[in-house]
Amino acid sequence: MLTISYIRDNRETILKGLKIKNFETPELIDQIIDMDNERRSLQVKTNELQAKMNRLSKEIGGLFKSGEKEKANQVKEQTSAIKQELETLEQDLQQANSQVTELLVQVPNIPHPSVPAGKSDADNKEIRQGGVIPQLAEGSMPHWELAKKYNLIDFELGVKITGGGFPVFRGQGARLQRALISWFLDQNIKAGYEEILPPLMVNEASGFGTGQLPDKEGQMYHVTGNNLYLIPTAEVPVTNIYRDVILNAEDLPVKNTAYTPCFRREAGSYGKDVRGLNRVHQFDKVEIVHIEHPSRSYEALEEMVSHVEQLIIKLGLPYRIVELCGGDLSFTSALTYDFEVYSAAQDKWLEVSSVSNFESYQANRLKLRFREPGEKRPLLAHTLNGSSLALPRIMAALLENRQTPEGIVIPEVLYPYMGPGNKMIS
RNA sequence: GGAGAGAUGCCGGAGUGGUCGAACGGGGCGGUCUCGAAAACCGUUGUGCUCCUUGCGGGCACCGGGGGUUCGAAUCCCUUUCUCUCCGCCA
Repeated sequence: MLTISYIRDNRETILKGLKIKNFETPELIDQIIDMDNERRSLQVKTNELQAKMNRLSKEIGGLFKSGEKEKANQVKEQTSAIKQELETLEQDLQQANSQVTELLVQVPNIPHPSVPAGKSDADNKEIRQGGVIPQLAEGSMPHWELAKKYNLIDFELGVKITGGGFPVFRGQGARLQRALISWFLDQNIKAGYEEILPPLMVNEASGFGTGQLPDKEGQMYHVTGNNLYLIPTAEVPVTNIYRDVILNAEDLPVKNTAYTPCFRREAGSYGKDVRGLNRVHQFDKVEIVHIEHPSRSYEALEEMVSHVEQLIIKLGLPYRIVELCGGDLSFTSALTYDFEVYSAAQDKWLEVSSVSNFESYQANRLKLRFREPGEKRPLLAHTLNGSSLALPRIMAALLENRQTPEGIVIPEVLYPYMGPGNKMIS
């Protein structure tokens, strides 16, 4: 969330930014500012009274010590009225505080100045394209048919043991999945990321820290018996490692990568797009997370973009990178680049990665800060993350684009992970 | 699952009702000494909110979380989470 002091000092900038994001409720901002003014005046009153109370208590203590019991009791009598007044004041203050936060979490992040205005993904700005769209031979199939033909993924079996959207990978399909995960991780480690294998369930505080709670509660699977949530992305547990942490400036940047399964309820998604691997409830993903100095976070974003781009290039997939317009930008992001790969048999661009700079929006929720030499107080760090990469659609595109009448041709970079003699699935 | 113990500052660890925001030790930072370093010595060392006369200024809050008792709580009571030990179960 945005800091209250930033809102107080930058009302106009914020309203302008929110407009780009199609978040047109200036009343909310003014409501926050009003509420905060009230909160502060309550705080002043409360603090003054508390100070008075502290003085009296000290006085009573001193009187008792020196044996002046009667005098002490006299002072004591004064306190009861103050105490009552304090009680209501403290309650009001507490309420004001939680009201301010309640409003504050409703305000999305402010887009970076470069973010184009727009309503939907149709208004996103294409940055560049790469790779070659393959010409498929006669009789080529979409990935769900290929998966069946070569016994790589069994969607019906997943329905039996769990439900729709929980595919079962098997044989060379499972092997290819594992190969991709290992290769992604190895590439990330080579690029300086520390590998993390985090818990797959998180508590409420973590869900709040990265912004899934309270707004997107319905997107996560909730384990009610223990009040835990299945992670929708590794971003949640990994970023929360740094919740309530004050780093030293020389610790920055922090670069973490993690492979995890991801669980998403995808409530409200029906229809054509859910076919095969296009949208599932459980999927594998390798994630990269940066914690950066504010002055460097946009360089880091570019760095992450070219890293992810290299992965896609090495897999030989046709791709494009788009900068999300204001309307398509997520609640917490200031700037996001989406990566899409072209899946030839479906004749469709599939999103496989989303790389975002959250600036200090998450960090403020997380209380993730760093000590800047010469600064009296710790400053909020910037957080960024991206997929490198989301497996299902990569798998879909690989199967579809690399199919031949003889079988599916494995990308060369995966040979070492596929075992000897496995240059093709047939 | 049963029984018990505990949670204090960057770390260790004291503190069982009144100058305790917190002893002591370690670490960090600054300094003295030194050609330099070590040692020794001296000083300093949390976070948040807030006010104004924006000052090496003041107030308030914070000793796992929440609530209570009291003029006054790190200290007493309740509750919750977590950690540790023993027993049971178990990959």
